Amino acid sequence: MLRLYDTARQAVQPLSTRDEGRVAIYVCGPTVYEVPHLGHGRFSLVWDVARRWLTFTGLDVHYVSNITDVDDKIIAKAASEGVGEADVAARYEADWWATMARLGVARPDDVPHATAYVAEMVAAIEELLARGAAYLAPEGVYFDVASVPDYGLLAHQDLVDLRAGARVETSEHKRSPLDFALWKAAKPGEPAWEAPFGRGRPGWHTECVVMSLGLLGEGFDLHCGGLDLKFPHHENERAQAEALGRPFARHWGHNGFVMVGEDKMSKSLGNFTTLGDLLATSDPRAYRLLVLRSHYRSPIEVSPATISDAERALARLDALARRFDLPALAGERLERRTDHPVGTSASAVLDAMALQMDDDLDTPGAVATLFEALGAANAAADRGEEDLARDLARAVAVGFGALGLALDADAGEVDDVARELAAERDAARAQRDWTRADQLRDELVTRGYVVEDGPNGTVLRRG
RNA sequence: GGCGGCGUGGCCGAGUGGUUAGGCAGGGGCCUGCAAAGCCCCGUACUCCGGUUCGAAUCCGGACGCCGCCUCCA
Repeated sequence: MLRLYDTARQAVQPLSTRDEGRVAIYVCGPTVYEVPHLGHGRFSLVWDVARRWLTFTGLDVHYVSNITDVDDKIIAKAASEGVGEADVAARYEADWWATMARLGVARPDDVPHATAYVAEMVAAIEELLARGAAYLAPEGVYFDVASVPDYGLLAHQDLVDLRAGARVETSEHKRSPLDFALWKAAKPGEPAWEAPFGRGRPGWHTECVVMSLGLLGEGFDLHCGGLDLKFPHHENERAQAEALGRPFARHWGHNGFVMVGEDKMSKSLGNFTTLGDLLATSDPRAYRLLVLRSHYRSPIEVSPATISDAERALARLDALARRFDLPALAGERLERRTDHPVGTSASAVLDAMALQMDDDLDTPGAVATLFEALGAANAAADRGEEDLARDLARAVAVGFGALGLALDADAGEVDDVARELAAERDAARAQRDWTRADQLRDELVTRGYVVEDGPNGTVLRRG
């Protein structure tokens, strides 16, 4: 069973689930007003890996991640472009899924959209008002944080300390600077819905409570997202559920930031790299491998150097895949261990990997284990122990498949001219005409091929 | 001010009170006509200062440096 660091308890804890054999996970998704950057890629990859791992170990995972399609930023973007909010949201949501697909992030089981849950949100806000946990103000409805005794549970701070550092712009109508908007009264030209407490639109923190409880039910297992959502977003979700008297997430997970030099990558600092820019110049698997090679709670730095480092490591994996003709696992399909019967050596590798993964998702350890198996597979093959080699190689493919990283045995398109040149080279080599053979090799390299000598002569692949 | 975290060999990046993380790069060797791929060997690192201990990079205390959260943010 997976043991995972829980933000609320500040300790690694067994992920005890509400229902035997099943795991219900909610991951806070993007607000679709811009193209995604590396930080979005990280949280998507981290929790995609968690989902895959739980599935691999035999659990039935219900994975939900939302799209926030109504928000100040979407409204501002639409206004600046002179288009509708729905157009902006639709465009960036399409970009989001296209990018996720390239990263190999599997589609969630459910993708709730905020605009489709407004009625449920209105009902929740009414209930909060009725329970005295919210109050009306000219600019909308606020949540009264003082109504929740343990407000600050995730931040590990009480109201006094939180207030001491508060930088939030305060409204004269707020009872506390920490009170947050559940409902924002309609302004001219902005999207708005009817509600008993006035026309307007929902606040961000209300969406996720309503949608997570709506799709996963009370007391669902794991709620996760980037570390910057811990406070106030997740705290505020929790507070609302608490005030509604509805059991919320049993477990909280937060991933670390992507760093740029010494700073967190963020929109406000303007130091972000978009995923599109990264994927235009690198193998999409390189970012996944980079993410896997550091612990999910640690900060990571993504640079041309670390990306190319990962690409070279991928080349070794792909070489193994070609040598043993290994299948490309992962992608949209989530692998289960039971679907991949292997021999005793591979089993031992996967068992070792499981111990590491179950220990708070120790992906760096798991990757190290799989690379050791890679070396052992090649060594066994070099010694002529084919069965052992094949079994170990299979462990590598299955192990990385469980992490969502597909090996690529494809040599790429080899055209007829290249095939001809390779045949000529083999003929020259047979005649020990090394000068001619090397000329032909140079020619193939110039044409963009990697040339290797296999047991049956020249082996080509696209470089 | 409060809270959370970090400081590891050329680079990235794990981990454990005493024994090889792993990857990339580099050096040597095997293989090869030469390469490539693959295999074998090699670095003996853990911010600093105290303390605990037979023994600490790993535990405790302190110092220094750095990051994040307490508006929006993955």
